[in-house]
Amino acid sequence: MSHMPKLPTDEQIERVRSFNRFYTRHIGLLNEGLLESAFSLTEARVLYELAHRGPVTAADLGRELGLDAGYLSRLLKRFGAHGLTRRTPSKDDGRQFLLSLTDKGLAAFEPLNQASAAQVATMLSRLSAGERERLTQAMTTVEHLIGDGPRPDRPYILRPHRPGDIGWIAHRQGILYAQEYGWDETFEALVAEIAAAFVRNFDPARERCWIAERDGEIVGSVFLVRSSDEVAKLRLLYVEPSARGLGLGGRLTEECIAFARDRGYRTLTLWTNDVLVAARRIYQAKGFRLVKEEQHHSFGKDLVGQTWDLVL
Amino acid sequence: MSHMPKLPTDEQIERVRSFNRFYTRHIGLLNEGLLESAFSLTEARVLYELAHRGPVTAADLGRELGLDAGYLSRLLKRFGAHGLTRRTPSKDDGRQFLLSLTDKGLAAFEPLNQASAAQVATMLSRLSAGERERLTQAMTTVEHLIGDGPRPDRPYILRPHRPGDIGWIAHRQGILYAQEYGWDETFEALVAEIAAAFVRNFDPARERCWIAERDGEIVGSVFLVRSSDEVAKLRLLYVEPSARGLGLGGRLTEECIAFARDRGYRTLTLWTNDVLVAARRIYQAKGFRLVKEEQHHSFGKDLVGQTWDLVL
DNA sequence: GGCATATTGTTGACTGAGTCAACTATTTTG
DNA sequence: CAAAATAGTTGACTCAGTCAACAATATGCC
Repeated sequence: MSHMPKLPTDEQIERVRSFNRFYTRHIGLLNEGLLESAFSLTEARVLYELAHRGPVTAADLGRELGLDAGYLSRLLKRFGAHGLTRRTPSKDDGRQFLLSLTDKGLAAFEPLNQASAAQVATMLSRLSAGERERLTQAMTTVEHLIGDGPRPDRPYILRPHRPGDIGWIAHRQGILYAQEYGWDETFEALVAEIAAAFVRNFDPARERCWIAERDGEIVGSVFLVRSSDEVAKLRLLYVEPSARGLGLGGRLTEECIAFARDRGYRTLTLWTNDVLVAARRIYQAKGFRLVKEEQHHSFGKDLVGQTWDLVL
Repeated sequence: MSHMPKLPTDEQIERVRSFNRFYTRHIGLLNEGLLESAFSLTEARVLYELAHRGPVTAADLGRELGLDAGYLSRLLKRFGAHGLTRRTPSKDDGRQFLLSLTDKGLAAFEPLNQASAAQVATMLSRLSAGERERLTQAMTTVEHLIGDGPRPDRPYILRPHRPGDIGWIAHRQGILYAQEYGWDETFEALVAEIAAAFVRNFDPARERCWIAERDGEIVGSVFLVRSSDEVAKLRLLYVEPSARGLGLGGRLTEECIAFARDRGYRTLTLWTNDVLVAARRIYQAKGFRLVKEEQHHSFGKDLVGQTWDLVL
């Protein structure tokens, strides 16, 4: 199984281009909706940024919105002349001015903002609740994947499980391990069984699931299940590739340890495979000790299973 | 459980607007990439349409791309003067002209087309294979949900299962039945178990799964499993709301019946619940007979389970 | 058939949006 | 401290699109 990134297929490229054409057109339609307002699309974008990002310099604004400095300069002069914006010289840098909206500017922006929100609301109201959920989810995914990596200002949150989660987790782990390690679909089946058993026998007092979510997108999860009164088991730890490097795996493991301690378990145990190097590092760092290893043939591969224990 | 569509939440509206801002910026960046070419973005869009949609009238072109008729007229005149396009009077309508690219026009378009594809390929090559898959998938979802309904020229295809499918099916059914009927997460667990058992014990000679896919998006599925040498069982039939009304449910059922007959089963049986009216209609239409009903409490609801049989 | 109305495509006059290069004032870097 | 980079401004320009008016043709309706 190669880890080399393969070239994008022509079909994928065509799919993305088709989407670009589609959305170019869609944005064109959105702009028409704002036509009756006193502001152009670009002016509206500038007002939006000023309203939401507080004092910024003109250069930042231009970079953020991809605008020409000269064009922006004139636009801002116009805003200033109409009393919509205020500029205060920067203390740090004698060349810069900090821009912000005046009350009048805010008042001018508000109807625009409302109209834009109303327009989006109209579009959304044609969809069912579930479709809306999928739409925003899909948009988030596109934004994450196209945008330049996870921006620091979007932290993940941990929440308990709800309908749809366990299927999603099986789906993602099934695809992920098939891609990264060439495991076959029986691995996905195993994940589905474990997660289903968790839901079916769920004992809230002694068990828990943590779903890590970033911008509505699931980026990781872990399950803690009761094995006996004394022993708890950590299962199905996983972190999305897009969220790796944030310490999320460690965080999820810590949550499990803290919960297990709190509920009076004496041992926390887990089963993993030696090929999962990143996971092993996390367990070691949190104090787990390798207690057993055995060869097995699963998921279409010869693997070495490992049991790790932590005395609480 | 209400079926009334609820209003979109502020959070959803904000998510969509944020995506619109993001993609406006993204498209702006794409355009800059084409700056060195001899054509503007609009010209490139027109060329693209001409190259891919064959002969069209100017009015159609304008509608498709959202362009002003006057502007388009001049643009086309320019193309004609440079020998890029050909216009032949329409036979049906004396006012219209059919536009198409000349060889020279095609030759002029090709490098543009290549550059655009290369630009997208560069962006995609930064992603892993799985991320690319998710990206195109998410774009498809956005396009379906925002676009005006499923266009007739995008048929579904049926394919066998592969890694990621059974988790996805549990995920979607879990969410769908929670929304539509208020069933709790134990239903999703049941789906996951059934699908997992299918994968684990899969006998290709006597069992099969059909996944209906449209533009790379799963829109329905069904499983046929061996119950005994004589009896096959149809399980987990489901159709996405966005694909309802295409007769997909009926088609999937027919596939099961045909396969069961072919493999020498004598009876095809299935279990469902009386609240699932749409499914019942399909089973009745295909000749299934209700053979048993029983009350049960599952998925957090009081339900009436039904067993339907079809003699093959 | 005939008239009102709509549609296709064209043109002139115009504006809005953005580009480009040159410039000053300031800050950063080697 | 000199050279290079950055923030912001301005003049001259182009490109993209709008608007209104118009001729030619097509469609609906009595």
